[in-house]
Amino acid sequence: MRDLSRATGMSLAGLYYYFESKERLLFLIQKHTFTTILKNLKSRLEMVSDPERRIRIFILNHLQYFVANRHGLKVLAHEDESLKNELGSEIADIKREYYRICLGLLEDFQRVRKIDFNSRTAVMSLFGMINWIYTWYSPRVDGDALALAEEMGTIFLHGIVSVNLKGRVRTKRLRHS
Amino acid sequence: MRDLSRATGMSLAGLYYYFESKERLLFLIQKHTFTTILKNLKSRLEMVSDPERRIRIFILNHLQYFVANRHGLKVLAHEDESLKNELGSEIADIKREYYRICLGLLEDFQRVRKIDFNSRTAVMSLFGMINWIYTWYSPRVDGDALALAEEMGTIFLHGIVSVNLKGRVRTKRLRHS
DNA sequence: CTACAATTCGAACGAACGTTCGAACTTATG
DNA sequence: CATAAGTTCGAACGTTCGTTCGAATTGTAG
Repeated sequence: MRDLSRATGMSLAGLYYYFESKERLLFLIQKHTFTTILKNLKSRLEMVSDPERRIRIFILNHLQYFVANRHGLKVLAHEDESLKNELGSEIADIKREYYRICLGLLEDFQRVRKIDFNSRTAVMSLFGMINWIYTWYSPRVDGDALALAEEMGTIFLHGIVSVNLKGRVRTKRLRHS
Repeated sequence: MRDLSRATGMSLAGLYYYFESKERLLFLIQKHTFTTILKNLKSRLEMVSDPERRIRIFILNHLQYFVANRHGLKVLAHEDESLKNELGSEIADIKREYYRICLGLLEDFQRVRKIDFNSRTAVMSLFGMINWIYTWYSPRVDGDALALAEEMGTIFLHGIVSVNLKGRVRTKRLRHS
């Protein structure tokens, strides 16, 4: 709270005039963030019906928000489970809806392509891929969200075996010793 | 430190007889953890030369340690970047070696299969998949590390499209509303 | 202008934290 | 047995943290 006070220029007591507690402030930030991501996603999904493209839209939507707000999301990730009781369960509800949507996208894909896989593991693997970027993403080296979304989308859908991005591939100079 | 004192039954001051500071204790825990994972990995890789199987061994080794020590690793993930200066950079060195090994495995695979992809993105995506389990893994619903490693290995190598685990697949009953 | 509400803040409170210190207790050595 | 070294702990220290309170300032309405 003292850091926030310094950063905003408002006194510590002033902050408490607007937010009744640190916990409630965190709640409002989390709710706003996850609601926004969810709203953007729903709006984009309305326009596309092909199952593969819908999965790619999910990934792109997620990565764009994460890349654009990566410093904030690093903090949110760190405070992920710190909300308790009603506040915490309201956030959990929003996340659950997000999870369900992703699960639905994968199961639609599964049905159309007539393939079989553990959908829970698949959703969680995908979440891992796209959430983890808060630990490593650097705009300089990793390109924009669109490029990343294409790479990750292809890895997730077809694996590294068949990855072949139309010319845009940058092979890194690193070689293991 | 007071929590540790309560959990171990040793007094707060007693802990400081063995560990000079909280930061140094965290350092020792991190160093022991990452060194162990790295040592196990190297030992297992010595026995296998096929690039695909080596990647699968990497995944299995990582998941087995994470599943066996998931409560501890949740804490480690939370304190991931809290070590500063020399202590922090010594840990960073170990992690970098781990990263390089994984990168090498992927590039060997790439060379043998004559395929092309952004290896940094691939490594980070894989790390995301296998590190993220500390947020969701439950032994009851998700099976053991071996089953998970096979699922994730296949997703990473071939994508969800061609996932087809020999009979062991459990399709979940969830359907999105 | 007056009067009242809305806003801002310095200063403090109590709790929690990392750490230290000296005294007490235990163990090993001769 | 005495002595010293190794081990344990209660109690306190200084600091940081979340929060509150009353006073001061600003904005608004009649």
